[in-house]
Amino acid sequence: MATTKTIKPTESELEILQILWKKGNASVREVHEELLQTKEAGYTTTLKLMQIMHEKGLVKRDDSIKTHIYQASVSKEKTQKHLLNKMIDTVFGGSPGELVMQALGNHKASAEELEEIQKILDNLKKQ
Amino acid sequence: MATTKTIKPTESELEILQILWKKGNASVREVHEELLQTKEAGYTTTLKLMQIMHEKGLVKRDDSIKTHIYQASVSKEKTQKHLLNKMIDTVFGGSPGELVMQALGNHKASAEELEEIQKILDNLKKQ
DNA sequence: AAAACCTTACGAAATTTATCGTAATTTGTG
DNA sequence: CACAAATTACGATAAATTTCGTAAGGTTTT
Repeated sequence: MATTKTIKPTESELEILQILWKKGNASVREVHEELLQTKEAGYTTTLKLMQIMHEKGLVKRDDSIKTHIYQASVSKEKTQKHLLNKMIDTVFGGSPGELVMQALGNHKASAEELEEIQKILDNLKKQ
Repeated sequence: MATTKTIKPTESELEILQILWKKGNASVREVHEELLQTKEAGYTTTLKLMQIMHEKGLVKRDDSIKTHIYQASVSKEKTQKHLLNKMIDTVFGGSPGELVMQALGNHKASAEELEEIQKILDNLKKQ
């Protein structure tokens, strides 16, 4: 396979990515405000993190204007998939089923989600 | 709530925990041998890690004998649950259903596991 | 235009995690 | 008993992550 970059955002980077995934694009200020809802942080800390993420290629930015506008450059789905794989490996001994069972057992999913899951399950069973 | 200890093993610690969960109890040497199957590591590195895990309370040990025998002191289920919660939070924007769907969609589960999951699903739907 | 404000860049410190070398101690063998 | 082998303890280093202060420059307000 070609130069497959390893996507491995850190904890803090993931928090920022989630905000960008939700907002589409945002300034450092906007991301920072959002972060404050959840945690303590100084503005320059958020700024620095986003600059580093830019160096790493995790985000793109438009710096043609004074207030740079950022945007995630890794897809939500790919990142989720990648981290899920890792977790199945390091926490669930390689068994995806075990993970699903734990997740279903310990959390409430909405009725819609349950239906969604049922569909996927039906499909898998057919094969 | 009372002094709730935060279970947050690092990557390396998880590798060791998995081995201990499987073996029940083991010496540093045994854990190390097992680790070598997967990765490079010096013996003292493994030792040090396990000592730190002991300080943190992640493992118990019998050091009444020369070769100390270690044992996980955090349960597999609780740890999995805890890390799953964290992941749902930081990667799946709080939606367990999204996680389950990703997991089912991207991995093969055995027929038995699928049945297991179906049962859980049926139960959830009833409520 | 001066003052207040906002934003970026940059460097440095603090923390956490991982790695390993060395010394001391114990156990087992010849 | 003396030597070799195995094991623990401990400290030091390295690398990655997180945090923030300060400087520099642009923008807005008065």
